[in-house]
Amino acid sequence: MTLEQPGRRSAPTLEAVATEAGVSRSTVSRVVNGSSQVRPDVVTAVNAAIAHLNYIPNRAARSLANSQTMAIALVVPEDTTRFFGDPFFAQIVQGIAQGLEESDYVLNLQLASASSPSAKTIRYLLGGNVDGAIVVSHHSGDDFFTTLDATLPVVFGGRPYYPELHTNNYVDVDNAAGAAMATNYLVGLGRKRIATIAGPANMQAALDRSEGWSRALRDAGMSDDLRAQGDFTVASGASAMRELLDEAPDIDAVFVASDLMATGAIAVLRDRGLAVPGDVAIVGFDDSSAATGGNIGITTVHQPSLEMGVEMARMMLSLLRGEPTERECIMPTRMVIRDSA
Amino acid sequence: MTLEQPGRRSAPTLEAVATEAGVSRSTVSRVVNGSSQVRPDVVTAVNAAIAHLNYIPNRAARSLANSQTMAIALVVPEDTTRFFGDPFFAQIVQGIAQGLEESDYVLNLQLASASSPSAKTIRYLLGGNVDGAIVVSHHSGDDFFTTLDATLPVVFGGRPYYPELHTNNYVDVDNAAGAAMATNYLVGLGRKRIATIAGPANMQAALDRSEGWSRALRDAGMSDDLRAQGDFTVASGASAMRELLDEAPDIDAVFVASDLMATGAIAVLRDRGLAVPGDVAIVGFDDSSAATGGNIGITTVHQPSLEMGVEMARMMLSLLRGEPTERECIMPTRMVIRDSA
DNA sequence: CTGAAAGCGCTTACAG
DNA sequence: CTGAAAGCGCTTACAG
Repeated sequence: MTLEQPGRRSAPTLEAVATEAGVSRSTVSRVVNGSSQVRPDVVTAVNAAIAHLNYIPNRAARSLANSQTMAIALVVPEDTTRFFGDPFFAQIVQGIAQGLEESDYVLNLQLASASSPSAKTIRYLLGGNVDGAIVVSHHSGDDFFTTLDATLPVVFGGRPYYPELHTNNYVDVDNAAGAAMATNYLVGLGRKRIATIAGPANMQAALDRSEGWSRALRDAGMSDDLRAQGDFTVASGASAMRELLDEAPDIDAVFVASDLMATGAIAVLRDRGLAVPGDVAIVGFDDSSAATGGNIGITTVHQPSLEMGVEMARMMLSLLRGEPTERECIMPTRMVIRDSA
Repeated sequence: MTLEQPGRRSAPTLEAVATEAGVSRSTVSRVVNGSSQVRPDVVTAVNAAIAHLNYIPNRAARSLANSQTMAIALVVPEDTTRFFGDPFFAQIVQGIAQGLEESDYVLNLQLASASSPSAKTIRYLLGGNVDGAIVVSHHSGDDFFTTLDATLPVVFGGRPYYPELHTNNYVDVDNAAGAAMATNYLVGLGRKRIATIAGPANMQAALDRSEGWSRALRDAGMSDDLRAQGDFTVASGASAMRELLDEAPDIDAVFVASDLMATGAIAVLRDRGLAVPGDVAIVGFDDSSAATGGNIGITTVHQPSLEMGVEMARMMLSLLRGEPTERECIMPTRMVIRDSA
């Protein structure tokens, strides 16, 4: 039974462990950090003391001594509602957390109300408070990340917009190829008037998907004139669908750049009495839970979102270890055929 | 022009500021921490030096010296997909971030894959790595939070389940009253067979809403036998609606315990050719973006989710300052009438 | 393989 | 109102 101070008991320190194990603090430190230079029986003794005292290293002291924070920023330069509203991001974030689970790193959430990080976030990131930053959902028109990238290891979810980045670490899928695959599928179904509902023009993935759709159509000798734009929300998918229908009532297929927008589009179609896929076939993108949550399963382009998150974490971890890493990780997509096309 | 070391320039320290301002480190520290015990002209000089050198205090050193981490954990003991999928939580989190914006605290994200925190999270929280924890979406069946609550200031989003908590800080709405209000509204509309789609039985808010529905019905001399259960997801709302319809085809109204579930229920209704609100009136709960995203605006019980998040942050901040705070903050709900009832 | 000692960048009594 | 000095709990050359 150990004597305790009255009131708040203070956590055991390295010193306490050293005393208990009968070694120096240096040695305990080595054991804690997994050095191979310690005699096995000493390791055992130290570990026993650690377990006995329930010792947990003090992060602040550690950080101060070796100037590593063991924290990674999760930067979300995006309207929170949109970010949280999209199941695709849910998967990405879950993957990141999962990929970091085995490490000692923790995630610092840096939310923005708009598409640019707040002053507080900037100060925080540049102030040496994290060892790296993972940026999800970035947009053009914000050059802060070029600065950040010169200061810290940064990993982007999705190919970043900025050509002037020093490094350029990201994980993504081949969005253009995925979109082309979806469009070709529609062409193969015999559809003649294939529209697209694109994502916002300040996001690279949206641009690439639009480009893939367009290319596939031209390759098939078809016109790529039917294009409406959304912003990856359900509501924007709905209004884009309305636009499209008003403009060209003979539409018989739509490649929609995200499943979430596809659910909005499908609702409008049903509302107007058009059958899916009978009258209008729909192919989405993501294969998120939005594709299976509704009344009709959405045929879509699958991206391995959870794995992408895991990969982002892994990439960050190897940057942090100073290991040589390929900067770009392009993961595979595939068609998932359900009911909507 | 300052001389710089070759290679990575190291951040300026207190020492550097002190030298530049011609005072001691103690004085600079006092200025940085806003002490009123410093002569105004000295304050000015120090601030000038700080600005000039672009000094940012080192968090680790600060933490080590005063054993405050300036970090707050955001604990999400919930399946990530469900958490991220619900716009209600988006608002809560945004509110929390907003409430913390002006403070020096940062948010550490602690995600769980299940409804209990991971070993890493537990170790982290108990290891003195944060000054407090904000727990959103907690469930019964996990007694970790009773332990945590004895160690750290904890604020819950929603009244917690555990009677054995030492403190009991939370912000919530009166869920039972809100549900009763919704049900009464339906009664007032002349509806005769009013069902409910409840939330999961391990969440207090779900229980309270179910109770409110039940009470209102009994008060009106009506039967409260039509009850199906979901888990706050769209899909579960849909299948609960199907159950209800199969069980009692004469249903003419449903109080659904969340807007997200209501969208699922409405989709099923339309699918079966039933008009909303003509055949079946629907009232949801939350007034999240799910209530307005679909084809039909959902009549719902509004809870001030953003403000609730802000309030959670504020409560945490005053706990951290050691200020006397009321433990419970019950915010108002109100009916928002749209199209579905 | 191990320990003594310096140092990381702050804060905070304490003395003046 | 201000400064010298000790201390927060680690890590890491350095010497042995």
